[in-house]
Parts: sequence; structure tokens; C-alpha cells
Amino acid sequence: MGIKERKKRDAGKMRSRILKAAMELYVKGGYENVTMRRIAAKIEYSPGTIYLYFQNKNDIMLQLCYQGFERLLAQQDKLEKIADPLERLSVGGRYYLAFALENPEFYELMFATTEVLRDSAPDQEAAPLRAFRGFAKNVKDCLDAGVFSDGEVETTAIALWATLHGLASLQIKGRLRFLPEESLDKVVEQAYAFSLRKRGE
Amino acid sequence: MGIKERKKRDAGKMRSRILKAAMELYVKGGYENVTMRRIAAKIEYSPGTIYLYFQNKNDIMLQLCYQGFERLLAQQDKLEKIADPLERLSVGGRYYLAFALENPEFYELMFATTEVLRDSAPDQEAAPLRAFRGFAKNVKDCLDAGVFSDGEVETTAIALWATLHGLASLQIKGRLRFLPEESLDKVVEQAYAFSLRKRGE
DNA sequence: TTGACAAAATGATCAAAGTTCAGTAAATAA
DNA sequence: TTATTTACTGAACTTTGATCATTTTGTCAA
Repeated sequence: MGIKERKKRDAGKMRSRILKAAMELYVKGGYENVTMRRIAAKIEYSPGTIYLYFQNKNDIMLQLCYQGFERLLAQQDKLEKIADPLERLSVGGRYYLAFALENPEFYELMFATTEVLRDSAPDQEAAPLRAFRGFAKNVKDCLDAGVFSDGEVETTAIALWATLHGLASLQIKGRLRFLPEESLDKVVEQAYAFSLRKRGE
Repeated sequence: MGIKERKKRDAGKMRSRILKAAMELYVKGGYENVTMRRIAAKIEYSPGTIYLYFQNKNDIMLQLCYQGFERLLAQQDKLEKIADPLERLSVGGRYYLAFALENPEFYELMFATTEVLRDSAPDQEAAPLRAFRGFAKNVKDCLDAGVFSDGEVETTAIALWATLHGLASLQIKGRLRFLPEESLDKVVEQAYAFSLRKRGE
């Protein structure tokens, strides 16, 4: 009864091919550049075929969104090596910002679209949450190490995350265009200085 | 020669009617709910007419975006009354966040769209910048009053702004859905506590 | 008032989009 | 080999933003 399994593999391969094609189109020209017909042309199937493997276009974009989260999580995993919690938090923030600025299309898909995540399956709804948990853990470690004076872990983590996210999205959307190039780094320093003042003084 | 002026007024009225219709459609159902045909039906003109008053759809959305900035600026003007710079900054931040959460569609148009502001006229490019300047002024006043220990005004202002914007956009986009209702307020407290710690202690 | 010109508005039309579905081809089972 | 299920096709439907030849309306000199 290997046929069923082979079919499953084939279906999986087809989904991968579709996602790969969609990804290429997306990276090259953003959301509006991804069309069902272009995907179909890339994989050399008819447009209708795509609907046998995905519910609709949004479903496809949603999967790309998840892939973005996977990338981000993979990057954050590298932080485990860093022993000092404060250092880990600091580097983590910079990684986060770097990821956002180096993958603006992904970041947009992950955090700046209303629709895409709207009808995500409950088991995958966890994606942004997981990303946040990792961040929160770093904060908690800092708190345990006495870096922060007080306050709940979660609110502290969110406040820091919001700052990073705010900087990332403002920069990506060109709302900081009036800033000189090097200012962004300074702002990050400043933001960290705020959050971590107790240690600095 | 009052005719020319009347025509100008008429053209202005037409633009207003179009924008009003577009606004209603936008508030009701977001970007994709705004179609040229629906606008035309609302103002009881043919679709082609709209193109006599606006270059294209993006042009219309851009004007709505500017209206959003006007609203925000008008709201921030109320802060002038508050004498204490720290209090002004604090209230200003809360106003900002309230504005974002009460007008999520506008906020999205203002800060979360890549295209809309892309081809904005240089003289109006100032809109986001003006909004920021007002914020920066508040920060500067705080700095002059000795609330902050050091750091440049601009970077400090941006760091604070980024936090507020980050919270607003994460909340609007449903990325903080996992948080209990009342946590957001706590986060704001926390964020301010960070920035303004020197005074608090 | 009339006729000529200019301005404003129309609406059929275009291309491209997401999506659907009756029909065809291929793969599997009997 | 034949029947049945599965995979795929591609024309067609609707809706979108946008265009433009045509028609309607408005203005002003004769």
C-alpha cells in the first residue's frame, strides 16, 4: 500500500513547488506580483490546479507568512549560546531588527497584513506567539538575573518588542525617511539605554 | 469673472464628495471595499468622472491618508494647554495610542501601507514629519526641563514614538491577541516607566 | 437668441485579477 | 481489458482599475 504514501508525497511536493513559485514572485515584486496565473505559469500547470492544493491565494500567502516566522525563530535559536541574559537580550533585539530590515517583505507579511493571519488554523496561530515566547524568556532571564528592577515579565517583554517592531515597521514603510542613515543605530542604543538603565548606572 | 472661481469651487466640492464617499467605503470595509465603481454609485456619477478629479485610486487613498494625519495633528494640538512637559508627553502618548486604536483604518493607511505615501507630493510629504515634530518638541521640552538625563532629542523621541507605534500596530493587526484585555494599559505604563524612570525614582 | 467653441460627463470597453467547473486525460482497481 | 477514481485542464464568470470616443452641458461673442 505504498501508493497512498507516494501520492501524499507528490501532493506535498506540489505544495512546495507552488509555495516556492509564490515566494519567488513575492520577493521579486510584493503581494500584487503574486498572481495565481503567474504561479501556474512558473510551475507549468494550469491555474485551476493550484486550487487542488490550496484553498485560495490567501491560503498561499499565509503559508509564506509561517515560513517567515520559521526563519525568524531559526535565527533567534542562535542566541541560546549566549550565556549572559542581558547580552542575550541585547543581541536578540539587534537580530530581530536586522531580520526585519533584511527581509522587509517577510516582515510585512508577518506583521503588517490584516488579512493573511485572519483565518489561520489554531495550531499554527502559535507562530507569532512562539516567537514572542522566546523573546519573553530572554527578558525573564534578565529579570531573574536582577537586571530589571521590577514589573512583570510579560509587560516588559512587550514594551521592548513594541519598540523594536515600531522601529522596524516605521523604517520599512519609509516613515523614517527624514532621518539620516546612521540615526537608526543611535535610536536602538537609546531604546536599550532606556530599558536597561538600571544596569548602566 | 466669477465663473472661474465658481468652477474651482465646484471642482473642490466634487473632490470632497468623492473623498467623502471613499472614506465611508473605507471605514466600512477597508481598502478592498473602496472601488471606483462604488464611489461612482455613491456620488451618482459614472466611474469615468472620478478620473477627472483624481489621477487614480491611489491618489484618492493618499488624500484619505493626509486627512488621517490632519486628525491626529488636531488631536495633538489639544496638548498645548498642558504646561508640565512631562505630563504633556505622557498624555500625548496616550492620545496617540487612543487615536490609533479608535481609528485603526486610518492608522493603517497612515503607517502600514507601502504604496499610498510612495508618490506623495514633496510639500505634503511633510505630513508624517509634522506629526513627528510635534512629538519631538514635547520630548525636547522634557529634556530642557531636566526630565531626561542625556541623549539627543531626536533619537529619544523616535525611540518613544517607535514604542507607541509598535504597540498600536501590533494590537491593530491582532498580533497581541493572546494578551488579556487589560494588559495593554499595563504595557503602556511599563513603557513610560522605562523612559521616564529618572523622574519616577 | 443663436451658433461656435470649451468643459464636463458618460458608459462601453480593455486587460488582468481570483475563482469555478464541466469536461478530458491519467492512474488505479477490478 | 474494463470500470472507476483521481488529477488536471482551460474556457468562462465576475469584479477590478483604467481609458477614451462620444455625447451632454455650459459659456460667450455675434
